Amino acid sequence: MKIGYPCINRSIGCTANSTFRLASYSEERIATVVKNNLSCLRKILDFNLEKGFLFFRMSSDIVPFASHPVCKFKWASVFKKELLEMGDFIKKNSMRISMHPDQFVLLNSHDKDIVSRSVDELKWHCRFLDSMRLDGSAKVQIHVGGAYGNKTEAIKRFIKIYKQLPKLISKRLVIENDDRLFNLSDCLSIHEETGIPIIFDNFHHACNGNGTSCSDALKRAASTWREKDGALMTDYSSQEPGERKGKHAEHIDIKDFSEYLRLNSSIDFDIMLEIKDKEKSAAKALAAANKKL
DNA sequence: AGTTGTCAAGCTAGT
DNA sequence: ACTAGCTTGACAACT
Repeated sequence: MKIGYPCINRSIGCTANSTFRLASYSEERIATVVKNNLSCLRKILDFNLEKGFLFFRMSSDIVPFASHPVCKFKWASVFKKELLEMGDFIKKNSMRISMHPDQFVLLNSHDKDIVSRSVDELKWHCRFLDSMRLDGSAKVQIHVGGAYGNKTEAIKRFIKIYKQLPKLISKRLVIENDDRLFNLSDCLSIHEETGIPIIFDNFHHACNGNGTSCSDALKRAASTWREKDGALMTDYSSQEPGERKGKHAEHIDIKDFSEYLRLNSSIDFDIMLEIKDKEKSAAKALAAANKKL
């Protein structure tokens, strides 16, 4: 089991997701920003190795505007050496990597331009992971998309587009159960048709799982991951006490987390902690997990 | 130096 | 009709 946190490290004093305004785009600007982002990413991975966090989500802002028409910057060739070195480090230390393109990626949109932009966005994410020579266990996660008033049709469109995706994307793409629209059973029906692995989010399942058990859901999600996909990836978060339903917690509740581990100890899975205080909660979670072993 | 409105992209649900 | 929220943070223009 590998444990980690997404995108941002609050301890080491640099960010790997620095960006800028589109209006101030220039080749010089993007070259500088990507260089700094990669250098910080490397520092974060060093930090993570030292602390034992072997799972990390790389920010989509690491190459700002990567899929925007304005961007002609050849990041993969300019930073080839750095990227390969990063990949070697990741592989040598058996780290797990994921990326999570944002809400604008909608493969099931009615609008073909939105679909086309979404595919472009997925492409660069996959190329980024390819540039580090990471295998198919490094994943790019998205949600199914919008419902557009008819979930059945929305699911059909997702399946249709998925089947047309290039191998570059399909070997990395996974779908996550969301908290309002497409729950685990929707994702499973897409999996049936496509073979796409399902990343399991316990909090979304609690919000939108028809009251079905978390452990059973986790097992079903795990069954969608093939050997080449690696272990089941999961997102873990919990409700911020006293706040709106669905709001992520600021700090991990280690008692709940330990219980979650105990209930699911029969499955091997990796955990991305979507908790606002990032590596602080990850350290507590890792300590709890190590105590179990 | 500190404050704050705004940032490429879209959808849903709640007001 | 409008906007918070989504992995949210941080850029950049303004005091």
